[in-house]
Amino acid sequence: MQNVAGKDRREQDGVTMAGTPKPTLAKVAERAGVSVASVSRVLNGLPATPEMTKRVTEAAEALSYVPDAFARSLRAGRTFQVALAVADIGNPTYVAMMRTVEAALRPTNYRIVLYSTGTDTDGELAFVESLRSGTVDGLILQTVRARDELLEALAELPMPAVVIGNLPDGADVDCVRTDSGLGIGLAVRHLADMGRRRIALLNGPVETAPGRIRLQGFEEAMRARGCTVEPGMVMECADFNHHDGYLAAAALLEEHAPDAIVCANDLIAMGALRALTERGLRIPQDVAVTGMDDTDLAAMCNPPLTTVSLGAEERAGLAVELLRERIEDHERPVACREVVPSLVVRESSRSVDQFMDRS
Amino acid sequence: MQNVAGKDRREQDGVTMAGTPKPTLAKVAERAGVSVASVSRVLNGLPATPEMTKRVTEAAEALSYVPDAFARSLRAGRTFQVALAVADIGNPTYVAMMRTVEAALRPTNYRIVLYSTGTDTDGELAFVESLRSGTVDGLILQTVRARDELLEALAELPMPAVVIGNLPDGADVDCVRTDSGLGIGLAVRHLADMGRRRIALLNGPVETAPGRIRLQGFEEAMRARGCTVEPGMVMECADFNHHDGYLAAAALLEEHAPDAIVCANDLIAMGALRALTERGLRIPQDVAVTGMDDTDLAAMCNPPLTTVSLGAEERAGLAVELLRERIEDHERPVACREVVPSLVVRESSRSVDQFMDRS
DNA sequence: CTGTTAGCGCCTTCAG
DNA sequence: CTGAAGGCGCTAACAG
Repeated sequence: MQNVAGKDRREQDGVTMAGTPKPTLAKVAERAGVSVASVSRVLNGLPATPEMTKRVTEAAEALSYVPDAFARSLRAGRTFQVALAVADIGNPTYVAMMRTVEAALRPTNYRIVLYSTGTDTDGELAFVESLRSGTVDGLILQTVRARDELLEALAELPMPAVVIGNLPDGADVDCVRTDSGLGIGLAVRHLADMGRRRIALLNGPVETAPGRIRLQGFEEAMRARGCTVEPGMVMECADFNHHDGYLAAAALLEEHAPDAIVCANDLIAMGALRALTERGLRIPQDVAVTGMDDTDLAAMCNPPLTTVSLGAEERAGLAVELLRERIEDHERPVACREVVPSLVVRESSRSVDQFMDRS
Repeated sequence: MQNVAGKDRREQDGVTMAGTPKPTLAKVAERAGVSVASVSRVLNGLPATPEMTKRVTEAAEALSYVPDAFARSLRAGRTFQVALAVADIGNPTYVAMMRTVEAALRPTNYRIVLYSTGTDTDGELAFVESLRSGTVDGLILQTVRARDELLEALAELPMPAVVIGNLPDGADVDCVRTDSGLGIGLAVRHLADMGRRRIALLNGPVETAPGRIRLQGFEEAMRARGCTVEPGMVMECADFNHHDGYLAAAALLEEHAPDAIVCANDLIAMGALRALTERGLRIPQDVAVTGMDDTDLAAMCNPPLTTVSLGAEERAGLAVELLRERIEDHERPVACREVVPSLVVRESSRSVDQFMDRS
């Protein structure tokens, strides 16, 4: 595990691909005929004679010197790197977060070290522990299931961390959360308002935290609206993706005739749209569909998908903010931010009346 | 630009968030009552007495010591980091590449430093130059337009680079390319084979390399099939995205009645699907549609989208391979790999006959 | 087999 | 205002 050392260090190290030797502070000093300390000072903008400044600048320019980031980090105790870890680097929701983090960090010249922890919880743990080697100044971790072990590992880290996800109460870690159960409720209420009664749920696996929370949110909202949750109208997809959503929708339609389908995320919803269309069912006239996450895809669907935004970008932005605050001040008390879900209505759930109005 | 030094280095540096001082080699040596060199050796698996091994291991364990990655890098001259730069971190094609690179690099315990260069070519250049500070051992750069300036900057780098994209002939850089013009030809031929004659093109901006190449490929393929390219049947979207694709398709359908639409990428195609459906046109019975890139989205479309795969994953995989080869051997001659486009047929372009067969 | 020592490249006290 | 020297944490020579 740690025998990764540079045993086979190559002779060519320290030369550009073109063969020029990589300039160092000492080289610049030699060329300028001054001490390394002076070069360092000039290059860092500390006071110096115009003459000195000139000579150093010219020498540095001539050698096209650039300070070595690693040496500087070793010395400064800061790496100017931030780790960003998501479960799945290909999931649109996490892509949106990555994008936001990247944009927020760009002007700060912090680099982003990217990790994909995978769906197994061991991946997360291994990743967090690997950070003990001190490659980053801070960490943003999107997690679907925060075990105690993970929280302990985070506490052991020498650098601050912010978790995007739901933590057990009293966890001693900065976090940004949202309540997707509430979000599902928004969708249910909207559909009920539109006159839909036979509302089905296409959920993800209930052994995941999001799956559990969304199911609960669905049942509560249905109860609150006086709708009954018929057995068989709640299907569990093998995973939160398009294909499994398609399969679950197909199975659902085999046995039942819902007039609305609430999906646990946009990918599942896209599968549902497809399954419905294949059966000649019109959306939303025959069946309304809602997704969740408000990914880019939702607006691109055919028809465009009503969905519940969980503020992925906003959460990512808040995470960056919390992290920066804490990097500045390690002593700041633990903070948690919550983003409230909101409904984004598009074609896939407009009422028939509204639909008529448009034509 | 370089006054990023650790002026405000904090006192808390070197302690975990829990307050424990961060263990160092010297600490372990002290606790074990041996020299730092011995600790280093034991931890790196070099020969040692069982007794020595035991004492060191125990001490390291007790302090839960982890070597500092930066110090090790400084010493070894290797960073165990690879930079991955794409134009747009949110574009599904680049997401697929990122995912592949991540998967390929994970077992090597190389870390990925992620950059989004943006669409402006200056972003790319600035990014490449920033790497001169030596933060990575190698670089994979997806580029849409490789200027000479960029190639020069790459040549100046002290570490190897692999470009994903089309380079001018004779460029002295490893690269992985594909010919999207050929890919468009595949789509045109397929549609013509299906009996479509009035084939339109929804292109991206022609001032981009992909836009230019795809237009050219379209015209050539049409000519080869004896189809005429009617003026007005080639539309240029403002950008390679869904919304602009929708607008362009709408404009196209206002004036013309194509029986097939070739789109410059999957996002544009999704916009086209939507515009067609809104007008009550059936896909593929009335109008066939093809996309390009074979992104995840293509299979999730409604209906599923016929598209041309440019082997994004394969290209990314090859790029990793080339980079690793060159990190092993800086002297290896410049290599280029080419991935040939292939057609992926789905519902959006099946012939009416085929369609009948299914029902 | 183990300990001592000399740097990797940089910044920052301390004298001059 | 400038130069010399020490050390960040680690590894690879060299001695013992």
